[in-house]
Amino acid sequence: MASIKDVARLAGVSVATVSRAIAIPEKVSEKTLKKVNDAVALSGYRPNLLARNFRSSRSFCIVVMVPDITNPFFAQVIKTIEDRAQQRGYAVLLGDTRDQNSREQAYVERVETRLADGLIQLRPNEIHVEGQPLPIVYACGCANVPSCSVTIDNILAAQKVVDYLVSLGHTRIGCLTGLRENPHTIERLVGFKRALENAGLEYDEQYVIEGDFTLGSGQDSAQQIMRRPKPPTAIFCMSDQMAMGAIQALQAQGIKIPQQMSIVGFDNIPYAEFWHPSITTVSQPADEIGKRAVDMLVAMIEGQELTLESKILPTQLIVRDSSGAAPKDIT
Amino acid sequence: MASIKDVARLAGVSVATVSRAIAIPEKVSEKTLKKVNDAVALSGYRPNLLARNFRSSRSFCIVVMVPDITNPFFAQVIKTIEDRAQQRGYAVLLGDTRDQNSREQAYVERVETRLADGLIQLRPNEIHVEGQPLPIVYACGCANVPSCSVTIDNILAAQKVVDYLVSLGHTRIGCLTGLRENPHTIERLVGFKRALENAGLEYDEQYVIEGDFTLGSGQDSAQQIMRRPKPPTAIFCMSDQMAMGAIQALQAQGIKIPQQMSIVGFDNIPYAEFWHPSITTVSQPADEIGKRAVDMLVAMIEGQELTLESKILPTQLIVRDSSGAAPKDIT
DNA sequence: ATTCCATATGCAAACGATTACATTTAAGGG
DNA sequence: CCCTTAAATGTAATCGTTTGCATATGGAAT
Repeated sequence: MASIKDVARLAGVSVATVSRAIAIPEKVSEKTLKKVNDAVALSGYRPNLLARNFRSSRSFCIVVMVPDITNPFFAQVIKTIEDRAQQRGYAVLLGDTRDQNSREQAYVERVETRLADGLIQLRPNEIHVEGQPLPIVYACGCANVPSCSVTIDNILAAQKVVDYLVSLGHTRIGCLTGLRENPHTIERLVGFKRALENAGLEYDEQYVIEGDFTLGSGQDSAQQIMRRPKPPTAIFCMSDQMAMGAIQALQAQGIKIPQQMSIVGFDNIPYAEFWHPSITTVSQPADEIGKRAVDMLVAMIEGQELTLESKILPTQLIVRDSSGAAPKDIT
Repeated sequence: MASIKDVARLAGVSVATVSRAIAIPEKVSEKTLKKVNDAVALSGYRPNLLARNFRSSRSFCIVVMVPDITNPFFAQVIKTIEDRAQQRGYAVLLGDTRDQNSREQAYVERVETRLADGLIQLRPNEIHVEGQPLPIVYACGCANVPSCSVTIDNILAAQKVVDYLVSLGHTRIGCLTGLRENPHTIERLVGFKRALENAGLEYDEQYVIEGDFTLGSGQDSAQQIMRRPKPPTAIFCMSDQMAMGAIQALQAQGIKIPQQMSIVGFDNIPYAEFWHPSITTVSQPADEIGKRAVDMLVAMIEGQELTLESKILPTQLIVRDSSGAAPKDIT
């Protein structure tokens, strides 16, 4: 492996000159530049960026922690993050933490030990760091994190979509949630309750089923909710994947959607539009979230000071074919 | 930022002792160990792994290049890779290259410049490296790459699924491909042709439409193929996403699937099972591919020699509801 | 030809860890 | 209590860059 020393020897100049010839060629005479370039070509020299990063104490690498990369919503956010980070000169270290704190810890340590310059947390949970505070941006998180964040108003978004169900005449509305302690679950449940309250409807725990945002849990929970003495006429699913699962499971039981049951999702993943029927949902601005998260993080890393900027982006209700008026024959 | 020197000073020992107290505590007296541990705790010392990696010339980082992380198949492979790499002590740098050589180049350079120890290529294309050969494993690629690889037999897999369509009585079979020059497209097209040949059917270019593996291109291509004077009665789609798009577009035109048209996909992504109708497809062993790719790469990195092992994993035809007997009323 | 200044180059320290080798300390046996 | 030996610790080199400072070079002005 040729190092800068080899190039220097080959070119008959000092290592400092080689370093400059590469970094600031205009500061080096034409003659030397040529000698150096020839030596580089001859030796197949590639700078050891491990050494450069070590010297500059910067890794030009950011960690992105995500609970599940196979969730299309997160995949989209990460795609945007990768693109933006690349533009800004950073590489992306992928941390699929599977909602496990121990896995998160390992990635946080990469920042503490300088292997990464900062971190974007896509999981809504707060990160516990002892010692020096780190450059962290919470994206797709919740409203009250004590750090830089870019997110949506989960309460409002949930309320909006449930308001919509109410406006269609539904009075028994079910809810498929994520894990009970998940901040998204908690906030969206607040919005759910608020919408019911505004409509003068009673909140009934039997219509709230805990899932984990996956398609499979949507199927299970939908089946479970149908076993209630008086099943709901509409279901608010806290992710599109759960909505997809719910639709699939209910259709398998011969239930017509939206005639007998309205289903709404959350996220607006690409498949929601093409599912059968297409899924009414709340759209999250994945690209905008990703882009802003990177910009915020880079600003913190390069500005040397941790800011507390917190940006809340708008969501949009997208009405499609999985929701409709409440059936008349049921009280 | 406390360094090992600060700890040494605080503990009243040399830096070497601190280093040893941390790396090989049993080689250090109990008394010193305590002093060092106290000093570490007091100073909030975290080792600078940039320095360690620099010294050892290892980054414990591997690059994974993928054409599109939002493709559920690739997302699954990457999830497995991340998990396995983590177990083996490596972090994963995500390179979403969007099928662009220039983006790939940037990631290959990270390996050349020691910022990563090796690379897993998920895009089927070959990587051009000048100079020193690098530790590279081709996964999800094609049969004839000149390096370590773990893949499936695309020709055989395509042939198998088209054989199956033939066995259902279909005689006019369409094909939605990826980009024409994509190696997957090329190999699967060979399998497609071979199946037709075996069945004594003629290969007709008008039934082969170029797409790009995405859902959207599946919609477009399906509509296009229906404008042919004599549309096919079955379509082989080279990805499940295209199959999903094709099904959606054809249903929108009122075409019944599988009664009037059989659709088969490729990959067996999670959604294929729950689409409406569920999609007949060829399953690729995503987890096995990911795991083996990491193991091969780590073996190369740590074994210091580039091997040429090439593993071909079996695929499986999965028959679901999107395919059926050829309609009788059409010749 | 001499002086002056800008430009180009070289020297050597620094970054923070690891580790071969040298040295000190402690323990055990006579 | 001394000698031997093993264990513990310290010293200093090393990894490949970058960069402040010193020095050398060359061209223009006098």
